[in-house]
Amino acid sequence: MGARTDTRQKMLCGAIELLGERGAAGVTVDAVLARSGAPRGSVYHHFPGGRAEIMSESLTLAGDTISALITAAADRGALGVLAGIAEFWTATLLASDFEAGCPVVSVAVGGSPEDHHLQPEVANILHRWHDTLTIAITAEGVAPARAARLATMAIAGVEGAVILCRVDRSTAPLDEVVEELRVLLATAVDN
Amino acid sequence: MGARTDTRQKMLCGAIELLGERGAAGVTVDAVLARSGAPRGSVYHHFPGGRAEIMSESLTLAGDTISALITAAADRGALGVLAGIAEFWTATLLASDFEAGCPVVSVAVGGSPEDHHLQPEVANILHRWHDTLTIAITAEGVAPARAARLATMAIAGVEGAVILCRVDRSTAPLDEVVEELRVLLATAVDN
DNA sequence: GTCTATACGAAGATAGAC
DNA sequence: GTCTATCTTCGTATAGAC
Repeated sequence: MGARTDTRQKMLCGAIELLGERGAAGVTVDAVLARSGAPRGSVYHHFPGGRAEIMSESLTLAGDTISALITAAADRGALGVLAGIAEFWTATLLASDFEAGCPVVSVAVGGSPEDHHLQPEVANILHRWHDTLTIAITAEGVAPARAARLATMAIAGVEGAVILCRVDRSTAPLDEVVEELRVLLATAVDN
Repeated sequence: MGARTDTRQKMLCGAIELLGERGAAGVTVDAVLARSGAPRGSVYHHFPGGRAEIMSESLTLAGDTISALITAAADRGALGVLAGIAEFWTATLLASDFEAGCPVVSVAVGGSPEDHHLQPEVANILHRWHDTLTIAITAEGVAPARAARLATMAIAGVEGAVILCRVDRSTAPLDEVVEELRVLLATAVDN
């Protein structure tokens, strides 16, 4: 599997940006081209499956990117993962002037009929995040069942907070949620 | 200010359902008609502003409905509100076979250009929920600043959990999040 | 690999008959 | 109040030139 062309990568990155900013419905072929600056003729050359293939590959790439982030931060323990995710979203929200949201959530929420085939991959991605987080929390000495619940709480809280941040055009909701998650995690570790 | 016609109400309810199930982009005029069984000719009769007016009114109605739910449950204290919200979403998710999500979140996430004018109303709705929750938590003896943070955590957690429930086709994520929110609230009240 | 041109369908909106 | 065209725009996809 040789290196993929630059154009292809640019298109996928553009698609991920659009996914976060405008939701699944906002990822039109034209928008991807405009965003990435890729030439028209490249679409069906690089993605024979058309829009469906662009959606599927960009979703996978987005999921892998954040999975890598979580896994890398796991070295610093459960609190490290939390800090890592918070840093990532704070930077992403600020850099986009609060236009960007989570691309995976966008697909999960915008359940249009033509993007329905992406649901299994969304579930896959979220389960991977959950598993990694659960392991990190368990390593702190929390019982597995409780750790799994805390992992669910953390993912739901952070994803919900990112939505609130966009609406408020402020990183405050994320800061507050992370702070409360830290408190919750601390009490769980002490037991 | 007389009573509004049945057709108008049916269309708005259909629009709210579509908003939760397919996101903002899924609320097309045709889909609203099909869902509500309303006649074609009714669209611009009841909603001179066309789709934009349907979106705006259905969003407001959805926000008010959930606001009323929260306010009503506030009599039972902060835990009562949490229980009330949990019951509502559990019932909604099950009744829709996990197709329905939060209509307000759908608008917040699916930021298409043509629905951009709805952002202020989304912020309004979420702030109303937040204020009501903050008051309920403060009434339990929690300091105002902490109560506001807990309210943010609760809204973010529940909205995030609803997304996870849809993806997993299970109410388990919501149950887990509500359980952890209860724990968090309990420790906050004790201090 | 990239371009233009075009076919096809879906969606919003309007006009005019009933 | 409701219906049937019809117009326009947009989005996906394909064909064929360069």
